[in-house]
Formats: sequence, structure tokens, C-alpha cells
Amino acid sequence: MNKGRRRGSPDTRDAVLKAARTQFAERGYGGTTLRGVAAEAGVDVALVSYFFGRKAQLFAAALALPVSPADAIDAVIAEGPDQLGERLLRRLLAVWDDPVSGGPLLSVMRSAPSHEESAALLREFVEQELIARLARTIDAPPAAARLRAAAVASQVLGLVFSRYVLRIEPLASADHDALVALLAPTLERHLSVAR
Amino acid sequence: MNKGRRRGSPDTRDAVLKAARTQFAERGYGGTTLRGVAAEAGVDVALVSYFFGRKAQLFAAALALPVSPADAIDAVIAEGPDQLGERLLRRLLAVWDDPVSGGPLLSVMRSAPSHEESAALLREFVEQELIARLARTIDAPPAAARLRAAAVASQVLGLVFSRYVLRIEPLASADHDALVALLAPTLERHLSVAR
DNA sequence: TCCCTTTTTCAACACTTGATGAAAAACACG
DNA sequence: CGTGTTTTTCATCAAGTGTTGAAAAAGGGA
Repeated sequence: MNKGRRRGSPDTRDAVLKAARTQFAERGYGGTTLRGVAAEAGVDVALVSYFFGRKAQLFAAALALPVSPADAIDAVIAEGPDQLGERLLRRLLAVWDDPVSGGPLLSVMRSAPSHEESAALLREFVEQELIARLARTIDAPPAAARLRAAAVASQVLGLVFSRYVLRIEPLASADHDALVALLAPTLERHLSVAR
Repeated sequence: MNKGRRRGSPDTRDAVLKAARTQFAERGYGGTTLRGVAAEAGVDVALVSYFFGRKAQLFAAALALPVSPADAIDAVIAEGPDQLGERLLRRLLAVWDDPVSGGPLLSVMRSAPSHEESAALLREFVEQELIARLARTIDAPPAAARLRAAAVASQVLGLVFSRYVLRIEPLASADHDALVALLAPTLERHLSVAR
């Protein structure tokens, strides 16, 4: 087996995928061009299509994550209700500050406001995977629980938008402990029963 | 005076501007095309350029607000420190839920993630007009005050992003009183001295 | 060596975009 | 009317887009 021409070294397909990841993360879906990706990978445009097909499929490939965000949330919730807010926040910061996992997330965040498919993806994730799951852990009538969970989600989205998309200071440069000290108590309050 | 051909009725230039406002608000800068604006206004493309010049200038014209956001913030702060968080939030919701003022704001919010000029505009507004002003009202060492003000800003941005950009439920449908009850206490806590 | 498969490039397509110059249309004024 | 000014459209441009077909290049297996 192993017929045909070998791939370039380092692997050309990987180079294209890597270039696509950084482009989508920096410019969003609409701002990214196949020619831009090809140029960054040092490759002809047609090769991008050869490997990944349509632009939407390249986007999907660039979004592939090693671990499903929903599972990550479940894992954090499964550890119990104590300091759930802080643990959630610490996990979030760790994931977003790692370029490997943060890049794809940033791509969705950057694309969503002007790309309806990304918006739907993000909206459904937040509503069904994040808010619904958190609401289940909150001891309150369903509507109230959902609202409180939504408050947590909106604070989390605000942090991500400020720190990673807009890079607003002093949030962009703050270290994890400072952000936890600043925001975790609020999350905790929303997640806990007592008012 | 009053020479030359009269404008269409209703005023064609206004129709173009109005169309531009809705397009930018719905699709962001990159997603909006001059032809799309012209079509919505029922007009030839060239007329858009004739009235407003380059696309960037049309964008600027569509962003023009009746009242400067910075002044609005000052006005709220000037009313004193009591329940500043709630008043800030109520003012914000009123402005964003009014299409006239909300449209241009939404345009910036939708454009910023993939349009660097919008991003710079929003970033500088949040850092200098919002965070800096709020920090001055917080009785704490400067660095801590800025961080707390930034927490308020990130929660506000998160609400705007969730409710108006992504339209996440139940935030998108919640009425003002419910949102105030949900989020104002947190803002108040960040803005007040006591921990 | 000669096939066969895979990778890579070349060239071109149909289309969209923002922009511009020239002409036409509509109207005010003398 | 006829002249001048403003509004509106038409036609066109160069640049950039995603996509595709065909050819070239590079290697494996017999």
C-alpha cells in the first residue's frame, strides 16, 4: 500500500488546516478567503479545495475540537455544586487561553455576528448545552432557574467577547486568579439557591 | 434658490440612509453591500455613492446618533451613586430596544468582530468612555477600580451580545424589570465600595 | 522499465464587489 | 422657451471571490 505521491514535509494538508484555523480565528468566516489560507500555507488555491472541498467544509474542519465543549461542561458539573462558578470559570479560561482549543472557539465567536450558520451554532450551544445544563443544577422554579443560568451565560459571553475578541483592557491582560476573584462570586451567586 | 431636480418623495436620500442602517445592523459592515442597500431603497447603486461617497462614509453616516453615548453615561453618573447599576442598566435597555438608537449600536457590535475599524471604535469607547468613567466613581485603588469597572462593562457587553446580537433565550424575550432584577445587583456590587 | 495513484499547480469560469464617468431625466428660474 | 442645477440611471471598470477541469509532478508497486 501507500501508493501515490507522498505529502510534503511538513504535511501539506496539516499546513492548510493550520492556516485556515488562524485565518478564521482572526478574520471570521466572511473575512477569510481561500486564497488567503492558501497563501499562508504556501500553496496553490486549488489545493485547499482539493483537500477540503467547499469553504463551509473547510470551516467545519477548522472548528473540529479535540474534546466536545458539552462534555467539558458535564465534567465540571459532575464534580458537584461546590464552587461551581469558580471551576467553570477556570476551565473556561484554560480552554480559551490555549491556542489549540481557543482558536476554533474564537472563530465561531468572530463569525457569529455576521454569519448566520455560526450564530445558530453558538446560539444553540449556549441555550441547550450551557443554559439548560446549568439550570438543572439550580434549585428554583424552572423559569427562574433558566434566567439565572442565562445570567451566568451572558457574563461568560461578555468576558469572552471583551477579553478575546475585542481585547479590552484591563481584562485582556488580567491573569486567571484576578478574573476568578472578580467574577466567580457573581457566578456563584447566580448558581446558588440563596439570594 | 432651490434649483435643480427635486428629491423623490419620500426623500430618496433618507430612504438610502435608512436602508443602510438596517443592512449594517443586520449584516455588519462586511456583510453589507452597496447593491443590497440600493435594492432595499429601490434605487440604483450609483446613487448610494453619489449621496454618500465611499462605503466607509456611508457606514459613518449610518452610525450617526442623535445623542452621544458618552454624554448619556455622564448624565446617568451625574445623578449620583445611588443605584447606579440599575439606572445604567435601565438606560441601556431603553436605548438598545429603540430601533432608532439601537440600530447603529447593533451595527458596531455586529461589525467589530470582523472589521478592525469598528473594533477599535468599540474598544476605545468601552475602555475610555465607559470603564474609565465608571472607575472614577468607585472608591478603591485605581487598578482595583478599573478592574471592577471592567467587570461591569463585560457584563453589559455580555447582555448586549446575548440579547441583541445572538438573541439567546430567555434573555432576548425577558422584559426590562426581569433583567434589572437579575443583573442590577451584580452591577451594584461591583460599583459599590463594600465587598 | 511501465502503470497507477496521489499530490500539486495552472488556467479559466462565472459571479460579486466597490467605484466612476457620462448621459439622461426632472425641475427652478429668468 | 432655454439655461443651469440637481437627481437618477446606465454602462463599465478592475479587482477579488469560490469553484472546477485538466494537466503536470512525484512517487509506489509490479
